[in-house]
Amino acid sequence: MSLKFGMLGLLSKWEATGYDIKKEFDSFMSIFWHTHLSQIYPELNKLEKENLIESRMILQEGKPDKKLYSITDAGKKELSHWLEKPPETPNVKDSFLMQAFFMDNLSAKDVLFQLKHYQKQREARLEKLKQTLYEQWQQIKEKNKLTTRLLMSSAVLKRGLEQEAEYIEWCKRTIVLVETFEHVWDSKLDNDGTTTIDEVKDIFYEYFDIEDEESLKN
Amino acid sequence: MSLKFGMLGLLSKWEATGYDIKKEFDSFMSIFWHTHLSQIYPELNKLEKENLIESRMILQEGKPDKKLYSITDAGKKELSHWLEKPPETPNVKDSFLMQAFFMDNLSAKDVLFQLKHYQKQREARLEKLKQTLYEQWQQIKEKNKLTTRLLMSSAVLKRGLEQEAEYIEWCKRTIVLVETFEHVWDSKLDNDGTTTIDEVKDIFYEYFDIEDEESLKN
DNA sequence: AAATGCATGTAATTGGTTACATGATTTC
DNA sequence: GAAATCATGTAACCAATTACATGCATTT
Repeated sequence: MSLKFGMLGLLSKWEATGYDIKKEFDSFMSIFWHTHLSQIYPELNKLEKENLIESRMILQEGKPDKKLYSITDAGKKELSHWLEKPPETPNVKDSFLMQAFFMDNLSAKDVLFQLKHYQKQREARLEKLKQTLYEQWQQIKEKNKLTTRLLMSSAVLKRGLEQEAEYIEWCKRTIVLVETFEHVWDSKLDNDGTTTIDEVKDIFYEYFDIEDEESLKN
Repeated sequence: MSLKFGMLGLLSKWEATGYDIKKEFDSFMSIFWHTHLSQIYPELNKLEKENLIESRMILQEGKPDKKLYSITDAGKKELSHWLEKPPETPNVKDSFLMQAFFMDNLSAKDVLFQLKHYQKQREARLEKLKQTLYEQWQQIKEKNKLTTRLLMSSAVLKRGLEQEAEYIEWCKRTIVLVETFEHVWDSKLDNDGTTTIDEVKDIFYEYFDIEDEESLKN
């Protein structure tokens, strides 16, 4: 359902082609959604049939002709209605965390490799977003005005930046945690892969940012 | 693809029924995945046909009979292979952030309502996870040993707790941000919904945690 | 010569959600 | 008396991914 409103939302700001829409999803909107051209084009046709958007052909030279879409009044109404609806309960899907959850099946070496690999991927994402923040700020300065549009998109960008930064920090801390236990980890077969808590309590409390036993209860 | 490995992963620890698996997805694993019984049962049949899992019937009194599944050697191999594969590039889907991105179409009052509503949902999730952390800790203490299993699941739990806490903080800060501009927001029609940057630079820098212009460039 | 960008699509398949169907037992 | 728990499934539908298909212009 969200793709529909993502597209209507974009078309409520600018006229765009399917190709343009895809580029937005690949840049700024990658913070919260992703999609494929093969999903966008049929969806555009569907929305046009429902009279939520309309299109006109733009003939071009040297480039293929294109279909410019714009939102209709019915489309604007549909979008507003969605924006006013209570937000859906978040249903997370994070395949890396699922992998991590079962990584006790791997050697410490392999776990560290996976964590470092993933950290790099997140760092690449963060760099891309920082670039976007810089461009966003140039835009605000250039226009010398702050619109509600720029305010909300900045807030979303902030969330994206934060999320990446914190995931990276978690990777770093978890790498340290696994390294701390590396010697015990791989002697799994010898001692059943276990360590008594007295040995590890402090490390664990630090990792979890826990001060005392009592603070856990609420 | 992840559901398959989530199920294989679970069955690599314990024998379980489809119903048991669903309960895991609804509790701890809700940090990173969600699914439905109507997806689990066909998937179990598929995995059994592929000889990755096998089942035996348990006849019960007072309760319906059940099918207990366990992983096969082929299943364990398949799981290990997946765990060793380089993690997929994260493809986020966050319908609330999409909504937020287009909320300049709403009144400040409505935006605040949505942010507060969502904050509460995240707070509820956080409470549930804190409860899980407490239970997890009791488990470690009871057994008086830390297994690699408990180490990795704790790390994932930590990521879940963090993520919720930080989303809540973002909601709070964004509520303050919108409140700061509430008077300008709703006079949209009068002054085109704009404010010059000189008026807002400090507020923005604080929100973004930016010290100076230069630090933006990298 | 090969890859990328521009531009639009279809087809096949897999993944995910909602609704439907059953039925005993236990808890509120 | 109603709702929740235990337990397993099917059917219909919608969403998403991957592969296929075309073709010119520009960049590497």
